Order: sequence, then structure tokens, then C-alpha cells
Amino acid sequence: MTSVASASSVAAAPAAAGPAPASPTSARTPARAERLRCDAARNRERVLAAALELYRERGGAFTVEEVASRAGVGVGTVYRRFPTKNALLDELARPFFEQLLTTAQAAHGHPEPAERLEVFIRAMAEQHAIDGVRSGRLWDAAVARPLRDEYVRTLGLILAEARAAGRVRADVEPYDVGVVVWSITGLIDATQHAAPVIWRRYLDLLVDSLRPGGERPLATRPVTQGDWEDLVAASPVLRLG
Amino acid sequence: MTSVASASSVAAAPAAAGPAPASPTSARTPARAERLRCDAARNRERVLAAALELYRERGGAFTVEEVASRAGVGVGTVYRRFPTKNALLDELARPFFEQLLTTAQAAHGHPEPAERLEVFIRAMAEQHAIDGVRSGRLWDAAVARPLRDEYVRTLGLILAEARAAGRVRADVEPYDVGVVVWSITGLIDATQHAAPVIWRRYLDLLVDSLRPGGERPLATRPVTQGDWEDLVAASPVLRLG
DNA sequence: CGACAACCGGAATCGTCTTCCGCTTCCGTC
DNA sequence: GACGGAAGCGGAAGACGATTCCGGTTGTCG
Repeated sequence: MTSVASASSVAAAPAAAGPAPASPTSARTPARAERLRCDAARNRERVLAAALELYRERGGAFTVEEVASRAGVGVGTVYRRFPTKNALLDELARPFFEQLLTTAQAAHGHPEPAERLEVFIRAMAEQHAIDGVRSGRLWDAAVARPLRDEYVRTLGLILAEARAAGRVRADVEPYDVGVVVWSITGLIDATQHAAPVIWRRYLDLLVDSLRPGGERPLATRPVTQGDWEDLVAASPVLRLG
Repeated sequence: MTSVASASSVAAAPAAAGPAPASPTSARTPARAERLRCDAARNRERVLAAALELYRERGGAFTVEEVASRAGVGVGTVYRRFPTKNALLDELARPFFEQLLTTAQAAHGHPEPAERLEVFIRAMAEQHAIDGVRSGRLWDAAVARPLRDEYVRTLGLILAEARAAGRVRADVEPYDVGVVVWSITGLIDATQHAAPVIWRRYLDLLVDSLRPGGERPLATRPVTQGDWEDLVAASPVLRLG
């Protein structure tokens, strides 16, 4: 697993509908260099759309050639825009990941602070189940580190509130919740096909496990940010099932 | 994922050291047809040994040709004995699985019946962590259904005892424990490389989650045997990491 | 309108798994 | 102890899929 470094393709966003770039300091803006020729941009979108379609149909079990032909381009064109097939799949994960963050923030907006942690965990699981992502974890470092950081930050706030309200065992740390969510998503991926909603049972169990009262102390230290980085980096993203 | 049906290669055991097959009813015994020629049997062992060696070194990231050359045979010979590379890897998992069953039975032999469930779960996790199996679940149907059935049976006994002793929430069923163990093994696989013992923390959490008291009822039905079959059949075994 | 960098398609390359086939070796018999 | 043939053997060839390359094409900008 060589980690997919790469910066690249930051722009490519649909761009604001507004006409004016406004800032007259155009001299320095690097955005210039990243603008794609319009046919290229169109093809990029087509490739992405074709890949998403195929991913929803067959969960990663498709060839690059299929993506290309469904997008009406040659494989070379796919590779000009995405260095590897996995990079293409990573890109598919991005909007999904963004949706997760939105969901997390929505949970943080829940009226009752004490409830937010549970709402958060359940919403994450629900979102994961809905999005039809099979057999993948989607936290890979390459996709969107800033989003991930924001996610963890939100989680920290929520956990602090739950703790203040005495709704969670005192020895639970933010990354613990991350691990719990991560592990439920693994279960969702694994069971969704065989038994569509069964994961809810184990989610209930996990949620219960975080409640305070009668527990024995945890002997092992929690996951740190560094561990977390390693952990997600080692997980397949939307890779083949 | 076409499930790897296949019966095959039941014999191949090192065979009892004793000299006499004893049973004179040799007429019907099918064992006859399954005996390998002695050079073939030797090669089979060599291939298996080479594959295990490579697996421990590189975790599945090796080619069939490497296995063959390390075993001192041609690839054709590997394929004569194992229909696919995955079948070969499955075979590697078998002794590991057998060890798990032994561990399970040992837990059932624990002097204090009320403790057995926890001992069982912890022992399973420990065993999984020790065996150096990375990024794989090993419950695939193809490997050893009878072993699996025995495992589940043992688990059922242990759970009944724990329940009788009031050491476990009343709504937990045997396959629930299976799912819990399965999910901790996933966590072990995922974290072992980055943070060797961190999984113990989450194991503690999971073990705690099964204790009785104050819990809310579980709204979703538990996993059934059929679900379990599907679930394990869909999991990668020792597949590439 | 012309120059040219960015693009394009798709054939060729490469790494792997899997199949095939002519030659070889054990096993049971005569 | 030699013989016949099934079971094995090695490794070349085939199949597949990702990735690379390159000659021809096409927006873009002056």
C-alpha cells in the first residue's frame, strides 16, 4: 500500500454561479494554472458520472475501459485526469464524505446537547448505510484531510457536551467515538447485503456500551490522532469488494 | 464473489502414526480415491509451506509463481492441487481456524461457568491477534463448515451459562456474540499494524456492552444462522491486503 | 487566422492469474 | 524386474485488466 500522495485537482469545483472572480489580485492566484480546457472539464465530469454509475451498479468490480466507454472517451483520457483507478474511486468518495460532515454538523445542531452524541453516531451510521457504499471505509487520507479534521473537531465538541451532561462514560475520548463509528460502518458494509437492517441491533449495543455506570476502567490508552491517521490510511476506500 | 464450492482434498492429513488402518471394510471406503501419489503429497506440503512462509512475510502480496519457485515446483503443480490462488490461501487459514476452535473449547473448560463468556471473547481476540493474520476475516464457508458449526455450538453453551449466571444482558443471542467477535477481529486487523495493542481498549468496551443492567431493549432482530452464512461467505478470508 | 499547448483515442506494454499440453514418474501387475 | 498407464510435472501460452505512450486533433489566445 503505497500511500497515494498527490495534491492536484483542487479546483474542478462546479464554481460559484456568479460571474465575477472579483478579486483583482489575479496576478498571484494559482487557480489560473488549474483551469481545464472546457472539453477536458466536460470529459472529466463524464468520466466521474460513468464511474459513479458503475460503482452503484457493481461496487467497484468494473474495468477502467468500461468507465471510459460509458463516458464516451478513451482510457487514455481517464488516465490523464486520474493517475490510477483508485484515485478515480477516491474522487467518487469525496462528495460522500462531504455529506458525512454535513450530517455531523447537523447532529451538533440538535436542540438537546445531551442527546447530540447519540444522534451523531446514529446519523453517521444511517448515512453510511444509505449511501450505498459497499465494503469500503472511506476515511482515506488522500481524499480530504481538511474535511476529516473538521469532522473530528465537531465530534470533540459533541463529546464534550455529552460528557458535561453525564451521558457518556468518563473515560471515552473523541477518537474512541471515531473508532466506534468506524467499526459500525465496517459492520454495515459487511451485513448490508445479507441482512439489510441488522446492523441497527449492533449499533444499539455499541451506543449502549458508551453509557456511564458500572463499567470497569479501560486498561488500554485510546487511539491518538497519529494512530487514527495510520488506521485510516491502511483502510481500503472504495476499493474493489 | 463466486463462492468457492468444492469438496475435495479431505484426506491429505498427516495420518495417524499407527501402522494399521484396522477397518477391513476397505471395500467401500472412498479414502482410496483421494490418496495422492507420494511425490504429489510431498509437493503439496511444500507448496503449502512456501505459501505460509510468504504469507507471513508479505501478507498475501506475492505471486503464484513465487510460491511455486520457493516450493521448487512449477506453477502448473500449484494449480493442479489448488484450483485458484484464493483456494490456496483458504487452505492456509484452516489450521488457524482449527486453533480457534480449540481456544473456544478451552474457554468452555474454564472453572468458573459465569466467567466463560468473557474468557471466550477475550481468548478469541487474543488468538486472532497472535496469529499474525492481517486484514482478513477467516470464516469463509469454503474453509471448514463443520468447524464453524462446532464453534457456534460451543458458543451457545457458553452463552447459556453466562445467561444463567446473570452475567450478560438477557436479549443477547449466540450469533450476537459471533458478530461481536467478528467485529473485534476486524478492528484488530485494521489497527494491529498502526497501534499493536490498542484493540484491547475497544474489546473492553465491547465486553462491557454485553453486561446486563440499565440497557434499553434492542429493537432489531439478531442475526440468524442464515444471515451468518451469508455474512461470512461475503467476507474476504486471507485475501490480499 | 495561426501557433501551440493541452487533449484525445486506443494500441502496445506489463504484471498476474489460469489453462494447456507434451513429457516424466510412480504404482500395481505380470 | 520390466511394463502400461494414470497421475504428475514444468513452464509456455492465453486471458485480463491496469497503466503508458504517442501520433494526430482541437480549444485558446494573441
